[in-house]
Amino acid sequence: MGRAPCCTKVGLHRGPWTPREDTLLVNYVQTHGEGHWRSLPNKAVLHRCGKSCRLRWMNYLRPDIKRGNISTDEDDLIIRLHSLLGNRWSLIAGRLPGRTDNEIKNYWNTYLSKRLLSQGIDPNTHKKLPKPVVQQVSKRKNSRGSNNKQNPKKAKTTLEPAVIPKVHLPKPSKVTSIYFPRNDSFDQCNTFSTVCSSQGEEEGMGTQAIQGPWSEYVSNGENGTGFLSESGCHPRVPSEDDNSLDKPYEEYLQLLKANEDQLQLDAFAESLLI
DNA sequence: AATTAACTCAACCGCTCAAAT
DNA sequence: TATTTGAGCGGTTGAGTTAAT
Repeated sequence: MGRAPCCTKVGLHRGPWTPREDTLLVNYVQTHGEGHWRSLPNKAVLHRCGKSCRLRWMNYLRPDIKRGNISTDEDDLIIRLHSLLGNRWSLIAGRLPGRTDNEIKNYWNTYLSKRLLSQGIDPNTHKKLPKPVVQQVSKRKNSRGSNNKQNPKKAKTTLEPAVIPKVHLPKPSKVTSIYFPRNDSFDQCNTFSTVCSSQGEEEGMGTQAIQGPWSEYVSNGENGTGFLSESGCHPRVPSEDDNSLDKPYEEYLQLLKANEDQLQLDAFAESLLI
């Protein structure tokens, strides 16, 4: 005898989430907290698999997600952590406040691993490659901002020196704070920063425009009845979030100092696993 | 302006493991 | 104790977007 069967997959909606679905999910989590994903679709009247709901929340709707450029500090930290932990993206993400495992995974696969290769470093082992492996650089990157007019087919396989890192620009959005009802599932953070309709500018968050689904919530009326505003989009209180990278980066710097001591690195890696 | 190629990233898939029964 | 499920994770895919030709 086990648990009750998982949600039937019959009639479930798949593919991209609509603003309405997002609203339902956010409203539900605001009220009941995270967790209980299996029962969530029924309670929230969402025709989605609970697993899909969880993923949507964790990777996109969660209000403490930080969106914007991944800084060079974060770059270094990701590379460093990857060398210690391998492809354990959730652990790596755990050391980068506001970043999701999916985001870091994507960032690694599309950019960082290639950058390492271009620098003659094996992205899996983080060791120098026997001979400089030259990264296959796409014509797009090669020719961007240059007058490279080579045949693209050739350019694709042309051996190139190190790639100039490009700026990573995830979809911009506003991030501010909001208090969620605390429950068992919010042990790790009871204060959330969240996308908010109108307060960003007031709180000095005006450098990022409202874009993407959030703008629909707050500006269009479909169901975006301004739920976030109504439900308590509190003024953003300057907090450690503002320096959210400080702590992990500090640890990272300490690691650098102790770089020669592999035992310390191992111990640090193990501490992350606990 | 149209076509092609490259790139991004949200979402899905399948697996593992702990917890529930 | 065995069985089954829920939750979480990493790998992969593919639609949409952007840039080059």
